[in-house]
Amino acid sequence: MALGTDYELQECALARALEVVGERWSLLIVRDAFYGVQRFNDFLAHLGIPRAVLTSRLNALVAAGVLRKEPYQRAPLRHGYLLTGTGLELWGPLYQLSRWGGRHATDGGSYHLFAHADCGTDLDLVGVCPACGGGPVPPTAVVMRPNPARAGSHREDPVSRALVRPHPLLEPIASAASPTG
Amino acid sequence: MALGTDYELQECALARALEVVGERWSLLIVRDAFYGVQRFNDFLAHLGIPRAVLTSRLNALVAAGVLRKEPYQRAPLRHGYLLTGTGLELWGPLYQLSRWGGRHATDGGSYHLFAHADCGTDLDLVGVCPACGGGPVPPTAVVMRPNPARAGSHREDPVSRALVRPHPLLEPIASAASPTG
DNA sequence: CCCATTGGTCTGGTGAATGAACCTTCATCT
DNA sequence: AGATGAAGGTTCATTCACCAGACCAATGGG
Repeated sequence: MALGTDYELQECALARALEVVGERWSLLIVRDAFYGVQRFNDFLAHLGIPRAVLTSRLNALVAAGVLRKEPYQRAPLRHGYLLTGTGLELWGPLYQLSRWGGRHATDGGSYHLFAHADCGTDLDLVGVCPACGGGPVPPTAVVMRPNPARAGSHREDPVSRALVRPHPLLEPIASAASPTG
Repeated sequence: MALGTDYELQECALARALEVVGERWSLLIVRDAFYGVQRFNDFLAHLGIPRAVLTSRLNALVAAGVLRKEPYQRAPLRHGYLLTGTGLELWGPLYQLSRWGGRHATDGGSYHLFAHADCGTDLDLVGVCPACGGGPVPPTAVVMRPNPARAGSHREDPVSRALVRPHPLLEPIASAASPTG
């Protein structure tokens, strides 16, 4: 990572992880990727991040093996950014940190709720389905929806508009999805 | 948080969490607090962080309710920084992110291993004791030790020296512990 | 009195984040 | 053909946070 963004001295796996996803915006980009955001302009509009920073972060995440570039059209060549296997394994930490934020850093609780797609039951604190048991539910089997206890989103970007209704994680969203309006 | 360190637009609990623990060094400070580091100078030496930044981060974490100041002597008044209940609940996300780093961002695997104090069994990926089952093991019942598959630490600060042997999480470390040499 | 310990604050320099403007490729409209 | 617009960037000046190191304050010990 660039100067000032690493933790050389730290002999600790957490420091290594933060060198990959600990920079400003990085984890929010990964979160959006779980939401199904794939295209540069969708990340841009949904995150409100400077273009140059988004370019830099996406390249870094690709270099780190968290995201990969996947062409979705040629002429002109365009590609989306998708989670790799390594990236998908960030679901656990990301979900838990989100839940922590909902409990302790948010007025009015979480903005979104996450349920097991197979049975519709909301996940517990560590991402396990209380009805089905077993290990943590993989992100491919999770459906997110807005928390009805909160007022709806006031935002007008394509991603925010798509997320007002239930949405399976990793399913392509916004520009990449059907352009119904 | 200071200008440029928040994510106002994001209607997302993860963004709220990152406004609290997403700045550079913040999560490493919390990690050290789990290790039992309590004193300013111990954080300073173990993290290799600029003093002004450490002051700023500790104050922010206290203001956010993640840490609290606890006097340990008067004349001159001195206090340590301890995890609050809110801070203790960061154990889950922190442990999972650390495990992810050990698997995907570290050559040679994790630097430390974490076991259930009651039975000595290493925790699984989500922080549950495979032998005892049930929910995630609380940090008060976790013992950390260096990973024997790795060369020992080359560092000479008091915290690093203390962590070469098994150590229960949250037990005061370094200057605050017995000054045995 | 001088010095060490602890926990800071202050200052100047540097690199990163920011917002806005600009660029390139190609498809489509007229 | 030329204008227009979408997608995905790059370049630039400014601002801000991070950094290292010097300095400061309260107290206790030799």
